[in-house]
Amino acid sequence: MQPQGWESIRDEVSARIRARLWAPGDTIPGEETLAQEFGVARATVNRAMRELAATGVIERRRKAGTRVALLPARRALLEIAVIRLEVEGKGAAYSHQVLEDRMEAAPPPVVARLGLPAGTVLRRLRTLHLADGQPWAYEDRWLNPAALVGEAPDFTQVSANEWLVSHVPYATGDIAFSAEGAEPDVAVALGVEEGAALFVTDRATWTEAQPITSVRLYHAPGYRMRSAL
Amino acid sequence: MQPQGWESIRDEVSARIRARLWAPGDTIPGEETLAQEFGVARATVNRAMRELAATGVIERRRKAGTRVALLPARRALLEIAVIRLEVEGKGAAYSHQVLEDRMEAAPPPVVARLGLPAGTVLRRLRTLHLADGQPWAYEDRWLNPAALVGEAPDFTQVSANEWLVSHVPYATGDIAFSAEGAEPDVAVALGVEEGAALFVTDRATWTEAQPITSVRLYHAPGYRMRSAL
DNA sequence: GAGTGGTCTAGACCACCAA
DNA sequence: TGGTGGTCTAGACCACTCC
Repeated sequence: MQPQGWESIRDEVSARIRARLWAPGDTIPGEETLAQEFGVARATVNRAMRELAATGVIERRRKAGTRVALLPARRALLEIAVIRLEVEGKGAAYSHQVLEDRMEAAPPPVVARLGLPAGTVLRRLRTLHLADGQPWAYEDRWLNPAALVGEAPDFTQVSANEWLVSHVPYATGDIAFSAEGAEPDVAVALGVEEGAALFVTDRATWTEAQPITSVRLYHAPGYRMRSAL
Repeated sequence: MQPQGWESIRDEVSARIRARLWAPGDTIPGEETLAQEFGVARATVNRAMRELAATGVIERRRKAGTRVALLPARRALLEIAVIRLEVEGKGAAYSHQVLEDRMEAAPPPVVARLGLPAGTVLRRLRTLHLADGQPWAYEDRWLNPAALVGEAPDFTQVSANEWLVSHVPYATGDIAFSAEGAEPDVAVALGVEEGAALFVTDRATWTEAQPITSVRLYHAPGYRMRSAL
């Protein structure tokens, strides 16, 4: 079954590019021209081309027109789900243990990342996430108590991860991925050898007004993050 | 400066959700209603809502209407650039060395991933990518010669990575990220200790007709992949 | 069955920017 | 400064899916 409407135009343009009918660097016909060729309104062509531009296949500029990208920087969409759903999606039973929950002066990297004054005291939560009772990820979180607007949730019931997502909507954030050797405390918590290669996720989030949290997740060995390309 | 047009509507709806005027799980007003409230055409509201749905903030279904997502699975857009541009973007000079280039029977994991018969002979390329002369990434690539349509490029001049991107447009692919301890040959090439934690990228790409390549990239220690959230 | 979002149209105005 | 994409409108029909 062929797609219809704007998707068929997106696919046709994409096919012509793959077939090198329109080669990298070429300027391709304008929206008005394509609209006539395909017998649709210009808005329909625009919708299709906007999709292709979003995936990096073409580059568009007013007046200059639309060009086939020379070195298309492919864009992949990552789904960052709540850990419980991620585990349950694997068909495993989720549970978690709070290893530590206390106020503590945040170290320089954390306050720097969140844009807080040095020595700020934050709530530190260390949590172990489990899948079918096996360690899945070790979480080291610094939480700005001022962002919790008077609520004092019990994170032994609902993980901080999940509680924040559904109770403290945020405006902006950034995320970074890296590989690190397991430090002693992480190794103990995850039950791996010291120095074992772990996939690490670093995330920081803010509302308009203030920082919310900075969290580092050490995933158990074997963890893979996948995406379509 | 406030955004105008559909972006202002996207931001206003987003703000109402963050302010919990519309709480997670709530059904929010329909497009027609919002169009009247904001004094715009329904298509403009639709554009704004489509954007919010794409980032996972809201969920939309015909007839059921639009709801604020309960556990928003945040979506992050990853830019997968050609390695040369990634290195040059850091302000470093890029170079690469081809360590190996020969025909070889692909091992089971590779043929399985590409969907080829066991024992298929592919072109194997091992390449070291350098930034300012320092190892940046070690690449282990299996290339389907049938996908090269009679061309026999010299990968000592242009890296296989870059040549493929600009000469063999592909239709689909997938990508996965993980952390692995450096195996002996990788450790030697990158100049790190055996077992050092490395960030690994696995990618496989296909045209409609056939598989193109399967490639594994071992990034030098300290590599971070970042994205806005 | 009926209400909602998904899409298309024909036309228009505008912002941007290469020439 | 003119051509191109970016956006908006008012209206319409349709597809999906909850009731």
